[in-house]
Amino acid sequence: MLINELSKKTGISVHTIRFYQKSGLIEGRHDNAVTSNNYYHYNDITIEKLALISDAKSVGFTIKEIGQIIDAWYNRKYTKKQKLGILEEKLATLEQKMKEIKEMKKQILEFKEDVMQDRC
Amino acid sequence: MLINELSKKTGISVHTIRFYQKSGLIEGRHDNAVTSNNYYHYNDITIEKLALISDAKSVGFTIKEIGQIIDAWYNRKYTKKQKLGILEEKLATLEQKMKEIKEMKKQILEFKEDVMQDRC
DNA sequence: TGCAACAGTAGAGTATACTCTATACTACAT
DNA sequence: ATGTAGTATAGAGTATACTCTACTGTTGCA
Repeated sequence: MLINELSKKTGISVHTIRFYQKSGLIEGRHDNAVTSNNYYHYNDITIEKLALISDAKSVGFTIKEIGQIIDAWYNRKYTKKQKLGILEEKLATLEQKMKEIKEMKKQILEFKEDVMQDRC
Repeated sequence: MLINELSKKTGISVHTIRFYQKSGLIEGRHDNAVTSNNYYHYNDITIEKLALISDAKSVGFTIKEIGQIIDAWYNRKYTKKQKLGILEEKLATLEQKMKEIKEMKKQILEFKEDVMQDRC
């Protein structure tokens, strides 16, 4: 599929998809059979990757970190051990984030209590 | 206390503290008894606020959102009902983030499983 | 064949959150 | 008195992650 279809299927703008491609998160392929244009073609893996990017972004991972996650799964540039290391590291980050969110929640609940009791 | 002491007590740079002040998150007070300078003085509440800012930042709240949280607790510019509304909204955001992190965790665990089983 | 819709690249612009520089004044120990 | 360290303000610079503009070329349908 071409970029417009990919955009429609993922809900991510053409501009942003091109930005992700330039950032190395996804890649398109030129069809060797076609010489009249240099259009990129994308497959379903790209859709999966874009979904992952959206999710990872919303939990606070940067483009760089998301690139690592993608490479640890879809790519051959790491050894098995390295891949597991990267994924473990990301899991630890998530655990940390989870802890922080729980603490923040507690804090806001306290604020709420204070407001309800007219203590501020 | 002056800004340098505040910086040392919170671990936040003088520059960043000034940036937060300019952004309306914290405020210092000029000592009316002193006319020879225009140094700002800070109290322990400011330390509390800076700790809150650090925590809120790390869970992904923006400066604007943090400003709302601080105003909903320390300020008089909202009614009780408005304050509770803001805090409820932030709690909902946190719940959402929590859910997303759990999903991301699940996803990465699956990736890990794939790597371990040599499925990629 | 004409033309609207789509594709590509390069590079400028925007928003957020700092971070640093320049400049000038103040405080305090020696 | 003087030098070093601290303080204030204004504004420039940086990094991240888009977002948009300009321009050029391609496709496909009437």
